Amino acid sequence: MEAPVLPILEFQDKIAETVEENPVVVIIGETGSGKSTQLSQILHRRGYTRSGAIAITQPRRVAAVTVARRVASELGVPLGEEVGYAIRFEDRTSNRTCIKYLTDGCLLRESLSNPELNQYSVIILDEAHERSLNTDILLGLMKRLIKRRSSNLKVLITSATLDGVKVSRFFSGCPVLNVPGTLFPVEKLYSTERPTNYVESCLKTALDIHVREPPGDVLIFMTGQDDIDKMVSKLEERIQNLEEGSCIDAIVLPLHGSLPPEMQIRVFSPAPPNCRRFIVATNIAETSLTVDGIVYVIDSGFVKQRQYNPSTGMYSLDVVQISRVQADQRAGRAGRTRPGKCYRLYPKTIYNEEFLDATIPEIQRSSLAGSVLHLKSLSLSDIDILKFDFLDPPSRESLEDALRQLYLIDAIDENGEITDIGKSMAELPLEPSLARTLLEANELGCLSQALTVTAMLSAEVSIHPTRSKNKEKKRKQSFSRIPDGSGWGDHIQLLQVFESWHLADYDPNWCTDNELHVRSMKFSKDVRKQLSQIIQKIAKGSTDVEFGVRQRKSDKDYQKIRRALCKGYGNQLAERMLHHNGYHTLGYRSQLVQVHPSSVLEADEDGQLPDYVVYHELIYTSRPFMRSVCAVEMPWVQPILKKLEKMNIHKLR
DNA sequence: GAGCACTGC
Repeated sequence: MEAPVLPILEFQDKIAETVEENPVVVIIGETGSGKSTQLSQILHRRGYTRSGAIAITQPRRVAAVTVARRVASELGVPLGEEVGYAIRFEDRTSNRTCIKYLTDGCLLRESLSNPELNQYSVIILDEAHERSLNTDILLGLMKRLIKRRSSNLKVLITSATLDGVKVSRFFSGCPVLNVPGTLFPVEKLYSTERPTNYVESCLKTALDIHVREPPGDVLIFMTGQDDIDKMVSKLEERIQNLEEGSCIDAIVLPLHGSLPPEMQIRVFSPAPPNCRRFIVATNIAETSLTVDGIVYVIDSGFVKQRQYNPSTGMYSLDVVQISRVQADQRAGRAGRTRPGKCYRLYPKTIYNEEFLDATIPEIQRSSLAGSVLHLKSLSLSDIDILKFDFLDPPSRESLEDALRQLYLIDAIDENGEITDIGKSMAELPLEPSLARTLLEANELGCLSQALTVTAMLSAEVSIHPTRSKNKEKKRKQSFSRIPDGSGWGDHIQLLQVFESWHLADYDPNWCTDNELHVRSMKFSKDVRKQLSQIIQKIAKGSTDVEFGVRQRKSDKDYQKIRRALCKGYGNQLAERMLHHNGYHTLGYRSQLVQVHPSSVLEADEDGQLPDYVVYHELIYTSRPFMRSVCAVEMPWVQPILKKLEKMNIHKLR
């Protein structure tokens, strides 16, 4: 079948000319413009691959793979030769590769060993309007690079209509090219007021569409799993109650991230004849997954967003209003196959006056310890981290928070200079506290255990509370099959769980039997392997990454690994308060917190929790909680408190 | 005694 002519091809001369004359060009490519597959080919045809390769970044792994596959087939070459891709755990490139798709995280990692990115003649930051943390860091690095690199680097940035000018201004007024897309028009219908109950309002709108509108699938954007489940069952019930033969059949499908893959795939099979599909989805359907056949969109106007507060060190997950960019992206989902309609459950004045232009970029909503460490390790001597040129700078508070954290775990010294430890930490694809734990564990001789714990934590393996708490456990020990951390806490439990899986020969059924997600367990195994390889390369002296399950028998109290964790989480310590089981965090901003009820940390005979713990994260839900905690000992904590006293933020940049 | 949107190295 002949592929339709993509709009972007009509502009290829203009694009090539502009790139020739300018180091940086912003491309505003609407959905369906073909920018992701064509920009690289246009520049390839114009000879840009003679002096180096073309890198095209994507914020998501699947996108990098599918787009690379597509381009290879369009050029009629086998994937991995001239056209390839690189994502974590998978490098399908060769020395002949001249068009390389990769995740933004991968390009950032390449910049560690090659800060000038000399192998590339062109770097295209695709989907930059999504403003992922990694893309934002890359934008800042690109701005430096075009000034510094002696060879003729070309940078292209694709953006959305609403912030193209902003990106251009960031790159000293570089040209902005518009490439139209192939979307059909979408009619926007606003509510006259904000509904008091948006689940009910979604439900009513969905039924109205079903009864009144011609066939076509409906996509409903909601905030989370709970609301989706509620909506699905209510909608099914109401449709059943409709008069027989009054309208076509309907099926209702949920769609969110924690759904098992086989359930997610269901949305990709088209509706049977004479049947309308209702897809009730989270944000996942906004950019990550594209559902075909959608003609109607119902937009609640809300999204659930994780945010980091640098003044408390705490994360929270809040329901917030979407931005105009997001609202337009959601509406666009109705116009992929024919003209569609978008029902916005908010008045037009709210869209115009209350919604932000664009979503607050991730860089302003995350802890920046990892990113700051990365920038420090590029050892570009002129970098003052507080003056680094970001498209949207994070707050000073957030950067200072990152510097303090890095200092407390020995990644930078009291003058803000990166240390040898810090350099090694940056090599590890882990958040700084886990990287520090791993290095310390290698010194203490418990590397294998630390590899397991850090891999399990970075794969976010969640363990369901299967019985085994206090009373039941005392009644019958053999009842609980899943390890419980021996009272030391959640890190040790993760370690024991992985070791049990190892002893079960990594049988996937073992995971299912114990209510563990096979996907995340496998992921943690891959991470562990990757970490072992990296640490064997960077660590001097002996490294023992092999399992020592038997040898560990003498180490019943997990002294060494807990000690390593205490060092790594030097910035995430808490001390129990007298006479009760509340804690206050130890640091430059003390917070009152509690152990999350999901924790397996155990109290002693007197009902007292350990005096000192480290925590993986602070999360504010109904109250401030420490999630994933591990018991540590006072003597290990003392030196960190000493360091805290000495800290002077004014010297730390 | 609580409950989690989505990505990525």
